[in-house]
Amino acid sequence: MITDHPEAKAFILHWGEMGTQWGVSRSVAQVHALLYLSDRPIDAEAIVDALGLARSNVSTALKELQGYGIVRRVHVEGDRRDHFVAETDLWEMLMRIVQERKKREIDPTIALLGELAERLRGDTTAPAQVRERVVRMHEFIGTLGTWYEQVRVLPKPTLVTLMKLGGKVARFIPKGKSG
Amino acid sequence: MITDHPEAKAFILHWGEMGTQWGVSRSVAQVHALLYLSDRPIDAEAIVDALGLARSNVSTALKELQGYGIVRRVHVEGDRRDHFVAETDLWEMLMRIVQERKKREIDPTIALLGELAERLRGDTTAPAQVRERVVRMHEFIGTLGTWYEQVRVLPKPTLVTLMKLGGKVARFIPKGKSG
DNA sequence: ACCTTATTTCAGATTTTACCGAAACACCAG
DNA sequence: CTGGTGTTTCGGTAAAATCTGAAATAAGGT
Repeated sequence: MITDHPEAKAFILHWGEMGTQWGVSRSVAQVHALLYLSDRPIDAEAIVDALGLARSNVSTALKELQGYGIVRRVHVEGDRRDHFVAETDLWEMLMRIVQERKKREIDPTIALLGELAERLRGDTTAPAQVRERVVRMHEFIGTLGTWYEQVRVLPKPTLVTLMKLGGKVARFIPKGKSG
Repeated sequence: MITDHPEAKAFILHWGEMGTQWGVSRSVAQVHALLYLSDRPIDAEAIVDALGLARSNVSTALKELQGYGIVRRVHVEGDRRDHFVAETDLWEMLMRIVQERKKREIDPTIALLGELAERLRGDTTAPAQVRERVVRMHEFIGTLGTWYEQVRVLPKPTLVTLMKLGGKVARFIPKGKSG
């Protein structure tokens, strides 16, 4: 069992703590870490044994991870039980997590800000800077969202190149261009 | 008072909820939202009145926000009380938040992964894929961190241009270049 | 159809976290 | 020293998130 190895165990525990700091429950993050470290599909019962969680909790965690699209169910020959594997391509994993969080939290926020900005246009009693700053926040988050939508569809090699370029990308931008 | 305006109030409440989903307490996020919407420095007592929070809670929230570097204390003429203002440049704000979270959570994670990877090099009993995946995760997060450190020091106009370019940046990257 | 095994659901228990309010302490200016 | 202001600490409490265990449901095999 993977959790017999102290390093693997440490990884899983740390990953769990990370999760709590980023809005994912400890269990979910731990299950993900375990699957990430495994080279073969694992069934729910084995996850229970490895992590010491309740069966129902594992079920919920798996559902959540599948919702993020970073874990999927696979069939294993000669076994009736469902087995699960994690996405091992870390770019893919990151993109999917960001994608889902954008959908769940950012998009509704943009919608709300848009609505507030609209209402403020007709509200003469509201302080000018309130209107202005709500609008600015709306535009800012919108820009980030649009940027992400464009970047995420780039071919992975391009993405890797861009990342490795780091700040040097700036060199290749023609001066004066902005759209 | 800013919170008299329904749109401002809605903004503050939503911002508070957003906070809870991203690992910041509701109070901290609300105080930040209030300061962001204000065009003048606000003292702690006024924040208490506006948001209905305990004085001690506001004090803690302000400290936290100053820790992120997105709120600072200012002196107001003829008033002995401390007043506070929020960063209104959203780029600056985002960069500082990311910077701080990197420092608090990512950097320690990289350190731990590095340590685990090192230990795994000498552990012949550990499954090969465990070693490999811990190493890959270490490298991946390290790459992201390095990328961020480089991007954050770019001049703001450059940053804005890059953002607006979106996926089009890819066009300007010479083929075959990678470092 | 029936028995077996797998999975999900959900009410309640547990744990964690956030928050309040009061008290203690620190600071400064008059 | 005194009064105003600010921070910190901390016990108590409330709220929220998390997890459990049992019961319900679904699926599989014979």
